[in-house]
Amino acid sequence: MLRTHTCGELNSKSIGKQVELSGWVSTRRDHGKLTFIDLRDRYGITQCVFNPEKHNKTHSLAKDLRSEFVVKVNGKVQKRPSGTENKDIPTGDVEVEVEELEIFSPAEPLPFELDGRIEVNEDLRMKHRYLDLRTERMKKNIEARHRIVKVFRDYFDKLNFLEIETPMLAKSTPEGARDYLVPSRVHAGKFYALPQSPQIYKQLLMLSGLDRYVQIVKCFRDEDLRADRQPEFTQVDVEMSFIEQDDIIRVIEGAVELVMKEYKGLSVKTPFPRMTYEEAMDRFGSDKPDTRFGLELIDLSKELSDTEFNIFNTVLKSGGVLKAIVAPGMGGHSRKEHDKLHDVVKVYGAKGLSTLRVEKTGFDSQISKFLKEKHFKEVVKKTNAKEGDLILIVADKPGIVNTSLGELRNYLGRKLELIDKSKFNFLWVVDFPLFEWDDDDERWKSMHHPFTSPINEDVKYLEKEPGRVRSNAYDLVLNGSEIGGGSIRIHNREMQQRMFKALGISESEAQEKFGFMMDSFKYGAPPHGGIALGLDRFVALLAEEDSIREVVAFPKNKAAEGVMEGSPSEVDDKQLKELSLKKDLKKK
RNA sequence: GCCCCUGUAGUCUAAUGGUUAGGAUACAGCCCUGUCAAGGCUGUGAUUCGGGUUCGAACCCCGGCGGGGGCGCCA
Repeated sequence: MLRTHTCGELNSKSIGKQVELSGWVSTRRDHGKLTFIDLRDRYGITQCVFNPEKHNKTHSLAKDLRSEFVVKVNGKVQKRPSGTENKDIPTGDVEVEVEELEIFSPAEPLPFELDGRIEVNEDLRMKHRYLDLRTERMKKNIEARHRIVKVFRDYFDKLNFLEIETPMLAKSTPEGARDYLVPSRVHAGKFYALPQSPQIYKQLLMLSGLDRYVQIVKCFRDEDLRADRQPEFTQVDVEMSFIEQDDIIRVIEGAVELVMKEYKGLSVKTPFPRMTYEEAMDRFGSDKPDTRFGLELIDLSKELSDTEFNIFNTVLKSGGVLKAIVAPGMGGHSRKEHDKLHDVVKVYGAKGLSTLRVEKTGFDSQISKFLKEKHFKEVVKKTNAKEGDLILIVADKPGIVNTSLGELRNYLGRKLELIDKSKFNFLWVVDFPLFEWDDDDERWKSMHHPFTSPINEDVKYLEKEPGRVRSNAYDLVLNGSEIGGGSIRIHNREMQQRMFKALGISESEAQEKFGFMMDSFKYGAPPHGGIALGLDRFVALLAEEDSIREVVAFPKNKAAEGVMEGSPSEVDDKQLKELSLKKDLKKK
């Protein structure tokens, strides 16, 4: 061993010991005679002192030390002179008086500083991620991730779950996200797909009777990135047999409760509140509402059904709705700030935003000339708005109204500082619709995935009114972020066939793509269901980071590049030839 | 595919049409025996690229390149 102790473990009990420490030179304080270095490793920092009167040769060697040199020191642990202790670090009562110094590796000046005092450009951090990971912030995040994963693993192990690996080289599926493809060398012209999730495999494990499955697993989706979306990400993937929705929910609540306790030291109340999808959309305009603050959406379709404002009337006639949120005290804000609110809703497809300042006897608004006194009274009554508030109305198709106002609500929650950042509000959103209409393809698509079971009492609408069918699907939401989603699956061949039919997947295509799964149902299929938690998002939220890149050791940038190693990269023609591939870089 | 923000020494940041482009930190040199973001003194070092407007551009406009946030997309 090149050390007897780590840099985090010496304390007053170690005084007098001869020790050897290895690590990075975090800082150097040269007083001309006495020289101090803070030696750092994963475990902490220990002050080492070089005294020229006792060890002159070693002291002059220490003159050459610079930040981030990797060294080994050998010396005696001594008590620091009284009054010079450092209470900020656990090793602060002692120091090592260095007798021998070995430099393993010098270091050039770093491209950026590691002390965390200033926020460094992310691109530069990514180019030198190995340096970035030396910072306290990243070390904490990486450790957080490990600890959280370990809590999950231990928890599921105790409950008899088996962790089972499923293939990374899988089969491309037609529905859902774009697949990352891997060309087959042996089968020219054929491709594996990296799994978007182990969905089918874990269901087949249930068919096999393995009963309780968990896997901490990488998944891949070739779609554009966001602060909370990486092309490869990690799921805590769970599947269980002979269970109902409540059972999955209870198991996951237990796991989450434990993570919160072990990692954050917080007791969260279980069971978590539940809300139907319909209620969430209605009240919050979102299927992942942030319940840490109010500002709920209020339907004014009735109250404003007889104004002289043509836009409202046209919208209402064509099946649209009028909804509002009340921004407390924002009536007094500037025109510029009101314009900003327009910009927020525009992004989500709303054509306009009506802003009504509430005054004593009426509205001050660009549309007040279309409103009568009774409108003022009824709107104020319904919304509970006070003088000085700002009522914000979007009139449009229900989907656009909900999304744009829902996002405006989130914007205002932040802007008006209505969010208690110390809160961790978990919420189950249940009874998701089974399908959603796809305007481009002009057909119904699975909201969750095509193996999700419909709620029994809605099965009768499956063929005639697919939009009305609710499903046994549920999402776990934390502070307005979706951190998991799951469902009770179909375990019956006939129902699965009806589902594919409703999705417009032909029998032959279903057979070609999912035949092995359909066949499996012939041989005894248990009722089963599961869930997948987005580990990266969950860890990021708990670590209080805005981007999941901060909790991934080597993430991709916005353009899906690994900027450090330079991926993706060209490959040579020989590799392509072996794979029977040919480049065609013509843009369509 | 689209929208928005952004680019000043190694790093972070100031300068809103006229500055010797300022500061912090890092780096280099000198001084210093109790510091711990050590301190003091001195020094090196910058406007992403191309074009335009202007007497004059870091600053305004157009385009390229780089980075970020978002819409679409993400069952």
